[in-house]
Amino acid sequence: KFLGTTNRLPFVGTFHAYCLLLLRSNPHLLPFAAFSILDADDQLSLVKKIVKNTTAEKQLTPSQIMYQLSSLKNSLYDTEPKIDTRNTLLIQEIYQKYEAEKAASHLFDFDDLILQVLLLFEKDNGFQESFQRKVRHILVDEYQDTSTVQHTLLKKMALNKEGKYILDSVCAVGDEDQSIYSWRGANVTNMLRFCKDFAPVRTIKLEQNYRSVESILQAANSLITNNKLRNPKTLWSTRNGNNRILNLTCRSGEQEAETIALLLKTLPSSIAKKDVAILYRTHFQSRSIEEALIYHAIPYKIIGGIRFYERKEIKDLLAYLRLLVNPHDKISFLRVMNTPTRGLGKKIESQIIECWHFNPLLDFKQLLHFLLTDEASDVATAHKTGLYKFLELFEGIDLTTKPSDIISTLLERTDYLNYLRETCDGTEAHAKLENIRELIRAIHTFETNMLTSRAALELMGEIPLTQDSLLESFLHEVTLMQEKNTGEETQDQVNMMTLHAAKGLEFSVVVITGLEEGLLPSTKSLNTNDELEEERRLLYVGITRARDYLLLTHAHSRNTYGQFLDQAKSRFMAEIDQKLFHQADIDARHPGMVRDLLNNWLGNKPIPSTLITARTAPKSYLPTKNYQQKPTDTTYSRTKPSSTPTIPSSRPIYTSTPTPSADPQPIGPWNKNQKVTHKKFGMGIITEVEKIGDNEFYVTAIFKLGKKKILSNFLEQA
DNA sequence: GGGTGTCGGATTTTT
DNA sequence: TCCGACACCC
Repeated sequence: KFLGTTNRLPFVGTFHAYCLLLLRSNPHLLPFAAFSILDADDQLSLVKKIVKNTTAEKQLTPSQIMYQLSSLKNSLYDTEPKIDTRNTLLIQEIYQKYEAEKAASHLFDFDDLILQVLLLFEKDNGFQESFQRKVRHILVDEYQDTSTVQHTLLKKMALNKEGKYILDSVCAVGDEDQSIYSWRGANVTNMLRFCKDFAPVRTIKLEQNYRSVESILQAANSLITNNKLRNPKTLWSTRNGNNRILNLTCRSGEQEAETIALLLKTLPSSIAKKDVAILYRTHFQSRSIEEALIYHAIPYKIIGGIRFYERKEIKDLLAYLRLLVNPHDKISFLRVMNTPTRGLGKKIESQIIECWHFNPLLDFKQLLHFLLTDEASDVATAHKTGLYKFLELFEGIDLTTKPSDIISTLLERTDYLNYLRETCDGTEAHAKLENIRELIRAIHTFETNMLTSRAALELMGEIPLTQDSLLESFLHEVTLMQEKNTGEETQDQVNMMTLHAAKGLEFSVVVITGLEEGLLPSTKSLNTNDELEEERRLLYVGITRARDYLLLTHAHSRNTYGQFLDQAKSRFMAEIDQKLFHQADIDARHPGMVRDLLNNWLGNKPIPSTLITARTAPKSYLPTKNYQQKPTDTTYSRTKPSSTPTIPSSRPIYTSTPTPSADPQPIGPWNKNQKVTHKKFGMGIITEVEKIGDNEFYVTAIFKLGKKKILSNFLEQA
């Protein structure tokens, strides 16, 4: 309604993305017009460099320092700054150096994107007035996860110099029970401060939930009432449904993964795989699940994880591009100076760093020319050759060159692909080459789309068209890019992600894994009650993602750091109203029985008590060290819940006799269930072996891409 | 300067 | 268990 018939499209994006846009459209107001963005990886290496040979080196890890630097920065606008007296002086000192280094290299980190815009508003240059002339409505979603700096920024955007509210509307949507980002500076009290700072504010409580079935909401409600620091609120829904929550106790992480795969195979046809999410607390938990899904040839999609631009080979190439845009960028220069190797090692590196320290205003080309021509600086002849080689890479390339031409020229001149082939083994090099191809594709797509998106930018009206070169725009975009868009949306894939990444999404079926002490709640959260409550909220977020079915799993023991550790059931399981869910210990259950259990659950049929009550494990099913799960497809016929006649709950519905998993019969050097690797397909698991000659076999194995029948010559034992 | 071997930390969560 | 950092040697 606010938009009316206007053709001016609103900006939609994160605080960071919007601030970046504002910075890019006002380069004349910045300390340096061309800047690059420091990502987490660069930040870490910068901190490492600063901390080197100081007292801080042994006291704190670089990531601890990073965390403290960020908190320090984000607390600049706190009304009551929290002071960590232990390291304040030390951290302050590192902070100064860190900021100085960044400024010298013309770099902004993520926090700077917001802070720099805040500075624009604070400087009395008419920036605020012109902003408020153009932007009249602001809506912020997930307000509970905004930081103090972001809240302050919103005030600058919505209030005039006298602190008077001046826009047409400011709206914030938030749920304190879903605040899960306090560790990166989010401040729930912003919700209250919003009401105070923009008073009078009209508050609308939204307690009716249109997503989940009532019993799932009740489970979420019963859990979250255990948090003390909240305003009571009770979600309700008109959607009914019983027997929607199941809690399974598994023997191991492997059985947990296997059970999830079974669930996906048991899914009624009315539920698509893409409407199922597997959630976990930390990324490392995804590995065992992935293996099971690969084994059962179930397509999946991991959301989050290692981002595309964080890969080494991509970062290397981007660093070359960044040097072109921002020749002051020391981090990028040092990254690529000797990548691929050109005889420029530690010695010359320290010479360069020192020289740069005394000539901070020079960019990398000027600096190298200075070093090469200056009589006083004694540069070894071999180094001179290397430096000339390095400088030659950039000859004839500038910001007017098309990005796609730049990247192909650089790839050719650096011989980067051969460097990869020489330094990595086959499969690794292949994957990296694929990534580079993807990068090239991305640059091409970007180039062709740029005109369109620039036009869209213009339509937004309030942002003057940036004068950035194509390359500059691409690099800025790529750093904030959420993840690689594979473009394979057509495939019906299961979603896998961390609980954090699940916020704001919804699925018909949600599986939350690893409900164990130390995992959820995480060991690192057990120090304070605040942190524990955040873990509880995290589970609350996970539960409320589910529309129809919720499966909660945990394992008796889990492989951590290559060791099997006993795991206790999460305390949160005891906090959920026990009437709302079924609980079953499947430790000793054969996959067939688990399948039947899941089948009944999803089919909304009563689960036979024989399946629910825990019982002593028969000897043959007791966990053994080398336990290998057999594929169950061949042993059990699948029963679709919809087509199966109702079976009286008094007797077990499984008819086939469980076969204890025996060791597979060895067939030559290749055996069933054996792990193998293939140059192209990666890791796989053998399902069938066929002898065709004395030393030749046809091997059928399941890879990430699916089942393949391959001559054994192309395989290696993993 | 670059290759090889040893040791110790890693697993919160993300813009 | 696996990977990166660092030390040592050629």
